Amino acid sequence: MPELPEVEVTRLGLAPRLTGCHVSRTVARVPALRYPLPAGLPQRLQGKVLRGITRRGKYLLFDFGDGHLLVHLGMSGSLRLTGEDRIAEKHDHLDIAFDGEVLRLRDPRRFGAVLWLAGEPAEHPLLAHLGAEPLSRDFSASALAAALQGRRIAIKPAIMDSGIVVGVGNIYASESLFRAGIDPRAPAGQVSRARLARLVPAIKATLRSAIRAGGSSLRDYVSCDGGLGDFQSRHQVYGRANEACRHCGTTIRMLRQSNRATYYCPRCQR
DNA sequence: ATGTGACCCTGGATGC
DNA sequence: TGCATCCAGGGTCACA
Repeated sequence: MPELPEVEVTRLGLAPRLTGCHVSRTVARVPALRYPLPAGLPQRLQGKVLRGITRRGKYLLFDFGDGHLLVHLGMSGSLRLTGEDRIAEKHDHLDIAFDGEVLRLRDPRRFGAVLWLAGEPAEHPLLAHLGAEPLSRDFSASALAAALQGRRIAIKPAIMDSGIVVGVGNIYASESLFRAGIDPRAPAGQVSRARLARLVPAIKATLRSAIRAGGSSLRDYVSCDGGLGDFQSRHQVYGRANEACRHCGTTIRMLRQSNRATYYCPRCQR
Protein backbone atom coordinates (compact mmCIF):
# COMPACT_ATOMS: atom_id res chain seq x y z
CA MET A 1 0.00 0.00 0.00
CA PRO A 2 2.52 2.59 0.91
CA GLU A 3 3.50 5.34 -1.41
CA LEU A 4 4.64 8.66 -0.04
CA PRO A 5 1.17 9.79 1.04
CA GLU A 6 0.59 6.62 3.05
CA VAL A 7 3.99 6.97 4.69
CA GLU A 8 3.31 10.62 5.51
CA VAL A 9 -0.13 9.80 6.89
CA THR A 10 1.52 7.17 9.09
CA ARG A 11 4.10 9.70 10.30
CA LEU A 12 1.44 12.32 11.03
CA GLY A 13 -0.54 9.76 13.01
CA LEU A 14 2.33 8.39 15.04
CA ALA A 15 4.40 11.47 15.83
CA PRO A 16 2.00 13.21 18.22
CA ARG A 17 1.26 9.96 20.05
CA LEU A 18 4.83 8.74 20.48
CA THR A 19 7.13 11.75 20.58
CA GLY A 20 8.60 12.10 24.06
CA CYS A 21 7.67 8.54 25.07
CA HIS A 22 10.11 5.95 26.48
CA VAL A 23 10.72 2.55 24.98
CA SER A 24 9.71 -0.06 27.54
CA ARG A 25 10.10 -3.22 25.45
CA THR A 26 11.04 -4.30 21.94
CA VAL A 27 10.18 -7.64 20.36
CA ALA A 28 11.50 -8.81 17.02
CA ARG A 29 9.87 -11.98 15.65
CA VAL A 30 11.82 -12.45 12.45
CA PRO A 31 15.57 -12.29 11.84
CA ALA A 32 15.29 -10.19 8.71
CA LEU A 33 13.04 -8.32 6.33
CA ARG A 34 14.82 -7.07 3.18
CA TYR A 35 17.89 -6.75 5.38
CA PRO A 36 18.73 -8.41 8.70
CA LEU A 37 17.16 -6.60 11.62
CA PRO A 38 19.67 -4.59 13.67
CA ALA A 39 21.60 -6.80 16.10
CA GLY A 40 20.67 -6.19 19.71
CA LEU A 41 17.82 -3.86 18.84
CA PRO A 42 15.81 -4.49 22.04
CA GLN A 43 18.78 -3.67 24.25
CA ARG A 44 19.69 -0.67 22.14
CA LEU A 45 16.23 0.89 22.33
CA GLN A 46 15.48 0.03 25.95
CA GLY A 47 14.61 3.16 27.93
CA LYS A 48 15.35 5.52 25.04
CA VAL A 49 13.15 8.54 24.44
CA LEU A 50 11.71 9.08 20.98
CA ARG A 51 12.55 12.65 20.02
CA GLY A 52 10.58 12.81 16.82
CA ILE A 53 9.73 11.15 13.53
CA THR A 54 10.80 12.54 10.18
CA ARG A 55 10.46 11.27 6.64
CA ARG A 56 12.79 11.18 3.64
CA GLY A 57 11.06 9.85 0.56
CA LYS A 58 9.29 6.71 1.74
CA TYR A 59 11.72 6.18 4.60
CA LEU A 60 10.61 6.97 8.14
CA LEU A 61 13.29 8.04 10.61
CA PHE A 62 12.65 7.60 14.32
CA ASP A 63 15.04 9.89 16.20
CA PHE A 64 16.32 8.34 19.43
CA GLY A 65 19.00 10.93 20.10
CA ASP A 66 22.06 8.75 19.69
CA GLY A 67 20.83 7.31 16.40
CA HIS A 68 17.85 6.83 14.16
CA LEU A 69 15.69 3.81 13.49
CA LEU A 70 15.03 3.76 9.76
CA VAL A 71 11.82 2.02 8.68
CA HIS A 72 10.70 1.37 5.13
CA LEU A 73 7.31 -0.24 4.57
CA GLY A 74 8.12 -1.85 1.24
CA MET A 75 5.04 -2.84 -0.71
CA SER A 76 2.92 -4.35 2.02
CA GLY A 77 4.11 -2.87 5.29
CA SER A 78 2.14 -0.92 7.85
CA LEU A 79 2.77 0.58 11.27
CA ARG A 80 -0.07 0.64 13.76
CA LEU A 81 -0.54 1.54 17.37
CA THR A 82 -2.14 -1.16 19.44
CA GLY A 83 -2.66 -2.10 23.07
CA GLU A 84 -0.10 -3.97 25.19
CA ASP A 85 -2.37 -7.00 25.36
CA ARG A 86 -3.18 -7.29 21.68
CA ILE A 87 -1.78 -10.60 20.50
CA ALA A 88 0.58 -10.43 17.54
CA GLU A 89 -0.73 -12.01 14.37
CA LYS A 90 1.00 -13.61 11.47
CA HIS A 91 3.34 -11.13 9.74
CA ASP A 92 3.56 -8.87 12.80
CA HIS A 93 7.35 -8.78 12.78
CA LEU A 94 8.34 -6.08 15.23
CA ASP A 95 6.84 -4.44 18.33
CA ILE A 96 8.22 -1.38 20.06
CA ALA A 97 6.31 -0.65 23.27
CA PHE A 98 6.20 2.96 24.44
CA ASP A 99 4.76 3.57 27.90
CA GLY A 100 1.72 1.38 27.27
CA GLU A 101 1.21 1.87 23.55
CA VAL A 102 2.71 -0.64 21.17
CA LEU A 103 4.01 0.35 17.77
CA ARG A 104 3.61 -2.75 15.61
CA LEU A 105 5.13 -3.38 12.20
CA ARG A 106 3.27 -5.76 9.92
CA ASP A 107 4.66 -6.65 6.51
CA PRO A 108 3.38 -9.82 4.77
CA ARG A 109 5.71 -9.60 1.80
CA ARG A 110 8.73 -8.58 3.89
CA PHE A 111 10.03 -6.15 1.30
CA GLY A 112 10.32 -3.57 4.05
CA ALA A 113 13.40 -2.62 6.02
CA VAL A 114 14.38 -1.75 9.59
CA LEU A 115 17.89 -0.43 10.14
CA TRP A 116 19.76 1.36 12.91
CA LEU A 117 21.60 4.46 11.72
CA ALA A 118 24.28 5.58 14.15
CA GLY A 119 25.46 8.51 12.06
CA GLU A 120 23.92 11.33 10.09
CA PRO A 121 20.90 9.82 8.29
CA ALA A 122 21.45 11.86 5.13
CA GLU A 123 24.85 10.25 4.72
CA HIS A 124 23.58 6.69 4.89
CA PRO A 125 23.99 4.85 1.56
CA LEU A 126 20.24 4.31 1.22
CA LEU A 127 19.54 8.03 1.62
CA ALA A 128 22.65 9.74 0.28
CA HIS A 129 21.70 9.60 -3.39
CA LEU A 130 18.02 10.41 -3.14
CA GLY A 131 16.60 13.17 -5.31
CA ALA A 132 14.30 16.06 -4.46
CA GLU A 133 11.47 15.89 -1.94
CA PRO A 134 8.41 16.41 -4.13
CA LEU A 135 6.56 18.59 -1.61
CA SER A 136 9.52 20.87 -0.98
CA ARG A 137 10.36 24.10 -2.80
CA ASP A 138 13.48 22.40 -4.09
CA PHE A 139 11.30 20.37 -6.42
CA SER A 140 10.65 22.92 -9.17
CA ALA A 141 10.24 22.83 -12.93
CA SER A 142 13.80 24.08 -13.38
CA ALA A 143 15.21 21.48 -11.01
CA LEU A 144 13.29 18.72 -12.76
CA ALA A 145 14.38 19.98 -16.18
CA ALA A 146 18.00 19.87 -15.06
CA ALA A 147 17.61 16.32 -13.75
CA LEU A 148 15.97 15.11 -16.97
CA GLN A 149 18.40 16.87 -19.31
CA GLY A 150 19.48 14.46 -22.03
CA ARG A 151 17.66 11.49 -20.52
CA ARG A 152 16.03 9.15 -23.01
CA ILE A 153 14.10 7.13 -20.46
CA ALA A 154 10.32 7.59 -20.68
CA ILE A 155 8.91 10.30 -18.43
CA LYS A 156 6.86 7.87 -16.31
CA PRO A 157 9.72 5.66 -15.10
CA ALA A 158 11.80 8.86 -14.84
CA ILE A 159 9.54 10.43 -12.21
CA MET A 160 9.55 7.10 -10.36
CA ASP A 161 13.37 7.20 -10.20
CA SER A 162 14.21 8.04 -6.60
CA GLY A 163 17.48 9.60 -7.70
CA ILE A 164 15.43 12.27 -9.50
CA VAL A 165 12.48 12.77 -7.19
CA VAL A 166 11.53 10.59 -4.22
CA GLY A 167 8.19 9.18 -3.22
CA VAL A 168 6.38 9.12 -6.57
CA GLY A 169 5.21 5.52 -6.76
CA ASN A 170 3.44 3.66 -9.50
CA ILE A 171 -0.05 4.90 -8.72
CA TYR A 172 0.77 8.56 -8.35
CA ALA A 173 3.12 8.58 -11.34
CA SER A 174 0.22 7.61 -13.62
CA GLU A 175 -2.17 9.98 -11.85
CA SER A 176 0.22 12.92 -12.00
CA LEU A 177 0.91 12.46 -15.71
CA PHE A 178 -2.81 12.36 -16.38
CA ARG A 179 -3.30 15.53 -14.40
CA ALA A 180 -0.54 17.22 -16.38
CA GLY A 181 -1.76 15.88 -19.74
CA ILE A 182 1.55 14.22 -20.60
CA ASP A 183 2.01 10.94 -22.48
CA PRO A 184 3.80 8.53 -20.10
CA ARG A 185 5.94 7.24 -23.00
CA ALA A 186 7.41 10.64 -23.87
CA PRO A 187 11.21 10.68 -23.63
CA ALA A 188 11.98 12.51 -20.40
CA GLY A 189 14.65 14.76 -21.85
CA GLN A 190 12.32 15.97 -24.59
CA VAL A 191 9.35 16.98 -22.46
CA SER A 192 9.01 20.73 -22.93
CA ARG A 193 9.67 23.19 -20.14
CA ALA A 194 6.03 24.29 -20.31
CA ARG A 195 4.91 20.71 -19.74
CA LEU A 196 7.32 20.21 -16.86
CA ALA A 197 5.90 23.39 -15.39
CA ARG A 198 2.55 21.61 -15.35
CA LEU A 199 3.93 18.28 -14.20
CA VAL A 200 5.63 19.54 -11.05
CA PRO A 201 2.50 21.12 -9.56
CA ALA A 202 0.52 18.08 -10.76
CA ILE A 203 2.78 15.79 -8.71
CA LYS A 204 2.54 18.04 -5.67
CA ALA A 205 -1.25 18.34 -5.95
CA THR A 206 -1.72 14.60 -6.46
CA LEU A 207 0.40 13.74 -3.43
CA ARG A 208 -1.17 16.42 -1.24
CA SER A 209 -4.69 15.39 -2.11
CA ALA A 210 -3.86 11.76 -1.34
CA ILE A 211 -2.41 12.79 2.02
CA ARG A 212 -5.60 14.67 2.78
CA ALA A 213 -7.72 11.67 1.77
CA GLY A 214 -5.64 9.44 4.07
CA GLY A 215 -5.88 12.08 6.74
CA SER A 216 -9.62 11.73 6.84
CA SER A 217 -9.22 8.21 8.24
CA LEU A 218 -6.19 9.07 10.34
CA ARG A 219 -7.71 8.36 13.73
CA ASP A 220 -9.01 4.97 12.64
CA TYR A 221 -5.76 4.21 10.92
CA VAL A 222 -3.73 4.65 14.04
CA SER A 223 -6.14 3.32 16.62
CA CYS A 224 -7.40 0.12 15.04
CA ASP A 225 -6.74 -1.93 11.99
CA GLY A 226 -6.48 0.75 9.49
CA GLY A 227 -8.70 2.16 6.84
CA LEU A 228 -6.42 3.50 4.15
CA GLY A 229 -8.32 6.60 3.20
CA ASP A 230 -10.44 6.72 0.13
CA PHE A 231 -8.04 8.10 -2.43
CA GLN A 232 -8.40 5.06 -4.62
CA SER A 233 -11.99 5.97 -5.35
CA ARG A 234 -10.66 9.18 -6.86
CA HIS A 235 -8.18 7.58 -9.23
CA GLN A 236 -8.53 9.08 -12.68
CA VAL A 237 -6.59 6.42 -14.59
CA TYR A 238 -4.82 3.97 -12.27
CA GLY A 239 -6.49 0.57 -12.34
CA ARG A 240 -9.10 1.78 -14.84
CA ALA A 241 -8.00 0.02 -18.03
CA ASN A 242 -10.88 -0.31 -20.53
CA GLU A 243 -13.01 2.12 -18.54
CA ALA A 244 -14.01 5.55 -19.79
CA CYS A 245 -11.84 8.56 -19.06
CA ARG A 246 -13.72 10.69 -16.56
CA HIS A 247 -12.75 13.79 -18.53
CA CYS A 248 -13.27 12.89 -22.21
CA GLY A 249 -14.83 9.43 -22.24
CA THR A 250 -12.01 7.83 -24.22
CA THR A 251 -11.11 4.29 -23.15
CA ILE A 252 -8.26 4.24 -20.62
CA ARG A 253 -5.30 2.14 -21.71
CA MET A 254 -2.77 0.09 -19.80
CA LEU A 255 0.78 -0.64 -20.86
CA ARG A 256 3.95 -1.87 -19.20
CA GLN A 257 6.99 0.29 -18.63
CA SER A 258 9.98 -1.17 -16.81
CA ASN A 259 7.74 -4.05 -15.83
CA ARG A 260 5.25 -1.80 -14.05
CA ALA A 261 1.70 -1.13 -15.18
CA THR A 262 1.06 2.34 -16.57
CA TYR A 263 -2.46 3.68 -17.11
CA TYR A 264 -3.25 6.66 -19.30
CA CYS A 265 -5.86 8.36 -21.45
CA PRO A 266 -4.63 8.45 -25.06
CA ARG A 267 -6.68 11.56 -25.78
CA CYS A 268 -5.99 13.66 -22.67
CA GLN A 269 -2.30 12.73 -22.60
CA ARG A 270 -0.35 13.50 -25.75
C1' DA B 1 26.41 6.27 -17.85
C1' DT B 2 21.89 4.60 -19.03
C1' DG B 3 18.02 1.65 -19.37
C1' DT B 4 15.79 -2.85 -18.80
C1' DG B 5 14.41 -6.99 -16.59
C1' DA B 6 14.88 -10.50 -12.84
C1' DC B 7 14.19 -10.96 -8.27
C1' DC B 8 13.14 -10.71 -3.06
C1' DC B 9 8.12 -12.69 -0.64
C1' DT B 10 3.20 -13.60 0.37
C1' DG B 11 -1.64 -13.22 -0.51
C1' DG B 12 -5.67 -12.19 -3.25
C1' DA B 13 -8.19 -12.66 -7.55
C1' DT B 14 -9.19 -15.38 -11.39
C1' DG B 15 -9.86 -19.40 -14.21
C1' DC B 16 -10.16 -24.34 -14.99
C1' DT C 1 -13.46 -27.16 -3.33
C1' DG C 2 -8.89 -27.44 -4.98
C1' DC C 3 -5.19 -26.21 -7.69
C1' DA C 4 -2.46 -23.41 -10.96
C1' DT C 5 -1.50 -19.03 -12.63
C1' DC C 6 -1.01 -14.22 -12.63
C1' DC C 7 -0.69 -9.92 -10.45
C1' DA C 8 0.51 -6.37 -6.80
C1' DG C 9 1.45 0.20 -4.29
C1' DG C 10 9.16 -0.86 -3.84
C1' DG C 11 13.77 -1.08 -4.40
C1' DT C 12 18.30 -3.32 -5.58
C1' DC C 13 21.15 -5.64 -8.53
C1' DA C 14 23.19 -7.77 -12.70
C1' DC C 15 23.73 -7.15 -17.26
C1' DA C 16 23.37 -5.37 -22.17
